[in-house]
Amino acid sequence: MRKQTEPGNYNQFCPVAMAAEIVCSKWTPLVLRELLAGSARFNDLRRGVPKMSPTLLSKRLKELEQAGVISAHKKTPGGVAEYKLTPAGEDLRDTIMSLGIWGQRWIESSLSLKNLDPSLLMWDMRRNIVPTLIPNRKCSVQFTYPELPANRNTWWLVIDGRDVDLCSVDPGFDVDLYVSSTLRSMTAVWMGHTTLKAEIAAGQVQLTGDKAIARSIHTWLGLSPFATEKTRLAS
Amino acid sequence: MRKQTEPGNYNQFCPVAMAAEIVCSKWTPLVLRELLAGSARFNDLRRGVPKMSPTLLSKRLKELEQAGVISAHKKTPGGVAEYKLTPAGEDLRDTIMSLGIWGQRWIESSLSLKNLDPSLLMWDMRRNIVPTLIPNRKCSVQFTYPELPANRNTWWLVIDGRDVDLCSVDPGFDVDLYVSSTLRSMTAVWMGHTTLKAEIAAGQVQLTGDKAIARSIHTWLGLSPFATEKTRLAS
DNA sequence: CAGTATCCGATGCGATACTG
DNA sequence: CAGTATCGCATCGGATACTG
Repeated sequence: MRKQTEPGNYNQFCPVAMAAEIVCSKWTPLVLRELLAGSARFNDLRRGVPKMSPTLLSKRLKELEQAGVISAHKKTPGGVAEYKLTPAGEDLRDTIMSLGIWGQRWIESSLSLKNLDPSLLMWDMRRNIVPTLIPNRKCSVQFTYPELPANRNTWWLVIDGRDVDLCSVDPGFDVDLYVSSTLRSMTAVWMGHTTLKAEIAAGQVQLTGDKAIARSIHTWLGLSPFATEKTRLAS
Repeated sequence: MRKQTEPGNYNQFCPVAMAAEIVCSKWTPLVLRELLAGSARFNDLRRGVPKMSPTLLSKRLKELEQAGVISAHKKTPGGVAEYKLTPAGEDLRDTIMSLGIWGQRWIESSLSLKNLDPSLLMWDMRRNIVPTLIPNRKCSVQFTYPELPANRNTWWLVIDGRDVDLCSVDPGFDVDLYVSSTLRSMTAVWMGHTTLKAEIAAGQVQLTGDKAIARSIHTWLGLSPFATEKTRLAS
């Protein structure tokens, strides 16, 4: 017997219902966020949604392709798929941004800061580094979160021209700038809940190494796309 | 033992993730749509999401209240609750609209029109009637969908001043205008995929009764909030 | 690296019935 | 009318291991 109501289907003609079936299934807004941010390959997407199982990510990508939101393009047969947003997918940018802006405005920062994740933070930060604003064309910045277990508390950003690489194991380059911080403070800075300057003054963030790179960090260390949106919560 | 990952929780600090937890659980976008459209009472909300079980609606309303999106207000103790959007909830209007606009732009109308529901259509239409544009201050309009089973194929809109009532059983008033249509055509008109004029010309919609009311129907019969948004699908 | 296959458990949700 | 209580199933999705 055929099922009457397919799961996840609202069976309403209203465009909100039709769109929600595609956009609002579990994890999908986050996958879309990652696609909109520019990730195109499977494991890049995974880094943006690390708690999602690969099985489910695979399923969601197929669904989004089926819905016409993305297209999976293989350069060579049997090669690696690149997931690109179609025009319809690109047109979801405002919708997803609207969701994030609302979250930034109305959700207590203390709630967000319960969900700390250094690798996710570093992955997000990597994407917004502005290499052209760093005094050196090539340089290496080491981030350390001393309170975390030793095997997961250090990351390196390796900048070379326009490229920014994130490493979780020491790539071996000379480090130009050392950043040491509590994870909570660095996350709060990234989200725009506080400023680097304030956290440095409070002793929550320390910079050591190249003075020029350190001095300009507030220019080249990009923040979250939502960082400029002010909270509307009564404080 | 406490569960590590609460269901529906992404545990990501990103505002998109935090917002999606609140806004994108199952049925929630539709409940919000109904609240934004002005429904405030439990059974009015149910009419907008008829396929949702009352248990789940009740649960969602509590969650939305907990999240600060709505407030449940009882005029008298033990009386009827009115669910009102808070400022945070009202601020979701653009987000939900954005979702609907995207759906209207990018989802095949043939897909939406697989999900016909006369009571939902009438409920939506009722809300957008513009009484002041009807020649008579008081009048009654009967809608019939002849292809449907006899016990569910007729509705009455009873207009009295600023009030518009929807009845699924004959309220007994003299009918000023009779509208007879296929359900598909009337839904397509409501959604803006075609026009009343075209459907009348094609014999899909018939109007009989008061000439003045019939002539002005395209003014007082409001359409879906998304009807003016043009499709972006290649046709 | 880029996914897929399989398994299984939790839980979300629907159906129904009930109460103030 | 406005919900709540209970039940049981389906399904969703997590974990793990595997393959080209």
